[in-house]
Amino acid sequence: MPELPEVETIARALRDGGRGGPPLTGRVAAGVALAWERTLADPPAAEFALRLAGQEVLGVERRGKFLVIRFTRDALLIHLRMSGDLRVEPGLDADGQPLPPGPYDRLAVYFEDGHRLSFSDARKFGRAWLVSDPAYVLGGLGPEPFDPALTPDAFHQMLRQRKRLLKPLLLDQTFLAGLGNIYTDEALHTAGLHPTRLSHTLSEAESARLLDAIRGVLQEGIRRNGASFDWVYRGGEFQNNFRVYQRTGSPCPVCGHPVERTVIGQRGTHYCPICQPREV
DNA sequence: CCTGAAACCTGTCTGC
DNA sequence: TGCAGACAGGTTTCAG
Repeated sequence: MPELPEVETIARALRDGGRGGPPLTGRVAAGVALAWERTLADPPAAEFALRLAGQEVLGVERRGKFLVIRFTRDALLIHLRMSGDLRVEPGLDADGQPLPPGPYDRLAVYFEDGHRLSFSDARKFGRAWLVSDPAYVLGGLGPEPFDPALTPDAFHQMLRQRKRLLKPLLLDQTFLAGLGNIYTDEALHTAGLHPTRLSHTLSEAESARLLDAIRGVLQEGIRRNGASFDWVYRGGEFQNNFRVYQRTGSPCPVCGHPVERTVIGQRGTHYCPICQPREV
């Protein structure tokens, strides 16, 4: 489910309340339930529970596609990967016993006030870390797309320093943090660039157009609370805005030519052959 | 340094 | 109806 706009939507909901749940801020951790061992990347379960107990949630942020839940001493980092989602909900019944977990719940943090944070993840790809220094996990990430320091010129330099296909490069989180398959396809179409264009061949104007397109689609995604379809993520509206993603055979919104689908870097890729010519 | 394939997982949808 | 195969919003690891 989660690319930058979906993760941002979830981060805001955890911080301020929303998506059917109350805010997490101010709650004090009491216990942990782990239903799928590998969901916890670090530290081991026993240490995780021991360290977290007694710590208060100070705030929730997003970095790339990571959720950063800041506690008193440590940070709980969560990556939702393909099918992860988070809920804040009542965790105890009238007798103070834990309520049964949902069918795909892999990890839950119980709080002193009886609420719990449930991490559901059908495909079990999601991961959680408890670290004193978030840089331990986030250190390798590329810049945030909305970082003011990421000027058109800086972005052009970044592109020129690599010789890679645009599509896989934009998906590379060490290059730029936050884009996934949907927003990459949407941004490339908006910028009128073919997904197999080589990064170092972009002109200054094309680089600027691409950065602009990336920010535009992400901003619109956030405004619409992300994109939802399938059975995984709900609440978003951006799927009604897709220009090319999952619109194979449908007319391009710009020129009307049927949208095509191919595979690039093992990822389904949607584009308009007219608006996104292979040659410059 | 770059690309592609495989692996990690389960659920849904399509076509025979 | 059953079943095989394709496909899915992500990342890591390894071979060439």
